[in-house]
Amino acid sequence: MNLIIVESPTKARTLSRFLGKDYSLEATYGHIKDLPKSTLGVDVEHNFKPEHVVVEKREKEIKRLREQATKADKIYLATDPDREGEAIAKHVEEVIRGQEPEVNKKTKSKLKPLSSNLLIRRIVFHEITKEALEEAIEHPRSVDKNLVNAQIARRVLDRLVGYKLSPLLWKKVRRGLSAGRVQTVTVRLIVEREREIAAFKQEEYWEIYCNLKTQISKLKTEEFIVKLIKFDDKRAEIKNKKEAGIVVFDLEKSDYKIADVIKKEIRKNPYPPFTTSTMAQAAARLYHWSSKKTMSVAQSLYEQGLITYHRTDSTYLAQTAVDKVRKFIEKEYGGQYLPDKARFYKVRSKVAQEAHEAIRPTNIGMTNDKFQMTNGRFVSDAKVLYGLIWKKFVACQMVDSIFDETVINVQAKTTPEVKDLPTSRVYVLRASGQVMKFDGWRKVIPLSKYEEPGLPMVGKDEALDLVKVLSEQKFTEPPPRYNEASLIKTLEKLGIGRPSTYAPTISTIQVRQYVEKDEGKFKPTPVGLTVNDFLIGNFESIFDYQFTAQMEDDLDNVAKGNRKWQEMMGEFYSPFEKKLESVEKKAKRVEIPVEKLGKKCPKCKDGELVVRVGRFGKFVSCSRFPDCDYKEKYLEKIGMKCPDCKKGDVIVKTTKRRRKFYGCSSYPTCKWASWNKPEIKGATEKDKEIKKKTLSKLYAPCND
DNA sequence: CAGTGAGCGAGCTTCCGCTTGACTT
Repeated sequence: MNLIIVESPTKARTLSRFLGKDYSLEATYGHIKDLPKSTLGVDVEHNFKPEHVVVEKREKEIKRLREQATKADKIYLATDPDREGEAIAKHVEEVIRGQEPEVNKKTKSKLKPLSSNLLIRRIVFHEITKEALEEAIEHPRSVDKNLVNAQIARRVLDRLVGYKLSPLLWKKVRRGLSAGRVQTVTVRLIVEREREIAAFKQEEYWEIYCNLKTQISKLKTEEFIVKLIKFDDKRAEIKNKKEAGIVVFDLEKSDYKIADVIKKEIRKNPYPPFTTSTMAQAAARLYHWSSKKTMSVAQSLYEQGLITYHRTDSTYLAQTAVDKVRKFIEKEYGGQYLPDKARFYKVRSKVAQEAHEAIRPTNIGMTNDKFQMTNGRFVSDAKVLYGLIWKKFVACQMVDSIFDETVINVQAKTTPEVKDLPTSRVYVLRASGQVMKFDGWRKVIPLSKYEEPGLPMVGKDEALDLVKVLSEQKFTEPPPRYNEASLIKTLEKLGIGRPSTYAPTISTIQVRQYVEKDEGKFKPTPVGLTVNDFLIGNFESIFDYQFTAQMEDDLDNVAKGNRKWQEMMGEFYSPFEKKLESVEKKAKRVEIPVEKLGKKCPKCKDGELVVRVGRFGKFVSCSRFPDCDYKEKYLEKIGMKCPDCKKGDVIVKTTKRRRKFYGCSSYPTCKWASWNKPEIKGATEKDKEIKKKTLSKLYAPCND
C-alpha cells in the first residue's frame, strides 16, 4: 500500500481520482507542528533552538496519519513544493516515526507498529494532473534539510520580533497590542500615506479647451474639442485665473489650423491570469468585496473542484490546461483569436515561490452560463467570481487587441490685430483617441466604457473655425488613501506577506484598532499612530520596507546550504536584543492621545469628557477614569441634517457586526438610515459635463 | 460570507504562514 500525504483535503480528493486502489491519500490541513502558542519557544541562549510542539487543532489529523502509516509500505510526502511545505513534510515524517514524546505517550502504545521495510520519501509537483504526479513519483528524494532550515529561520525570526515587541508595547503603550514584521509595516504604509495627505499643499491650475469646427462638406460642419498642451514650445502650465484669462483672450483672437495628424497602431496584450493578489484587487475594484470575502468565495469554488488553488503568487499554467484552452478559443472564437504560440507569463514578484499554478478554471468547458454550484453558501457570488476567473484565463491565451490611435495637433496663432501683446504667441492644442479595430482578447473581456472618440477626418494645414474657448479651474490632488486592493498590491510589490496572509493581516490591523476603514479607505487611528511612531522610532531597521526582501535573500542562502541559519539569526538578534534592553529601560510609557470634548464631567464635576475606544467602538468617558466611571454614548455627527426628517443630525452608527452606517439622531422617531454617506448634490455636475467632453480620456482603463 | 439601530467597554494580551471550518465581537 502507498500513502500520499498532501496539505489540502481538496487536493487529496482530486488526486485520489487519478490513482488506483493501491494508493491512499491523507491531508495534513496545513502545519501540524509549530512553536508553542503561549511561550517564546526559542532558546536564544542556545543557538536559537526552537521548541516544536504538535498543533492542538491538528491532533485528529496526526492520529489519522499514524493509523494510515501503519498500513503502508511506501509513504510519499507530497506537501507543497516550497519552504513551508518542506517543513510540513519533515514534521509529518517525525510524527509518523513517533519521534515526539507527546504523541508517543498518547497514541503510540495503541498503534500497530510501522512496516519494517517502510520507505518515507519526499515528492514535489507543480500541477495537479495524473502525469505530473506520476512524474513526481518517479523522482522521489529525501526531505531537504537546508530548505527546512530556511523555514525554521523565517519562523524563529517572526516569533522573536512578534513575541519580544508585543510585550514591550503592553508595557509602554497599552495591553493587548501587537507588533510583527508584516503587520507593523502594513500599518506604517497607512500612517505614512496619511501624513503625506496631511502635508499635501493643494495647488490651483487651469485647463483650457477649444471647441473647434471643421467644414466637412459644403453644407455640413463638425465640431470637436481640443485641449491646450503647449504655448511657444513650452508645456502649458496655467496657475491661476489671471493667466487663464490672458490665454483665453489670446485664443479667442487666434487663427486655427491643423498642425499634424499622427496615426499609429497600438497593440495591447492581455493581462496575466489571476494570482491571489490580482484576484483580490479585481474583486475589490469591481464589486467592492473585502479580501476576506473574495477568499471565502474562492475557497468554495476550490472545494467544488471548479478552480485551481486560490492562494498562490504564481502565474504559471499547466501545459494541459493551456492546450485545452487553445482548442477552446479556436473552436469558440475562430483561429484569428488564437496566437501561434501559447503565452507565458513571468512571475512578477521576486519572492514568489512557485508552489502552485495561477488561479484558473479546472474545466474550460464550464462556461458561466452552464455554471452551477451544487451547494455552498455563496451561490450567486461564486458565479460572479467564477466568471471573472474564467474570462481572465481564456483572455490570457488570446491574441492582442488592436487599436488605431489618432492624435490631432492644432496650432493656434494670435491674429495680427491683437495689438496689446508683446509678440504673437503660438499655441498647440490636441485631441486624441483610439478606435478598436480588432477586439482580440477584448472579445472575452470587453472594454467597460468604450466610446468611439468621434474625431473628424482632417488633413494637415486645414483651417478651422473657433466655436468657443472653455477654461476650467482644477486643483492638484493628494495621493489617495489605501483601500484593500491598493494595500495588497503594495504589500506584494514589497514582498511582504504571502497569499495566505493578505486577508488575515488586513483583519488583524483592524481588530487591534490600528487602522479603520472609512468608506472603504484605510485611516490610522490614534492608537495606530502612537504605536507606529514608537516602533519606527525605536526599531526602524526591522520595519524598513526593505527588511523582508533582505531576509528573503538570507533565507535563500540558507536554503542553498551556503549559510547556517543560526548565524543569520545571530546577526539579526544581537543588535535587536541590545535595542530591546535599552528601550525597555529608557523609554517612557507613551500616552495615546484622546479626543477631548471640551466639557466637564457631569458626575464628578472635576474631570473632562473624552472619547475613548473600547472593544465595541467609541464611547464617551470621564478623563479621571478609574477614579470616576462616568460614561455615555458617543454620537459622531457629520455636520448634516437628516435628509428625511430634516430635524435630526446625520450620525455615524455601527451594526451588531461592526459595519458602519449612517442614521438619524432622532431615531426611533425618524427611521432614516443609509449605508452610504448622503451626498451634497449639485457641486459636481458641471465637472462631469466637462470631463465627458474631454477627448483625452474617452474610456476608462479596464483591468478586469 | 449576509448583515440597518441593545449596551457593553477602559488590566494578562502577542508573531507569520500553512490549512479549513465556524456562529463571534
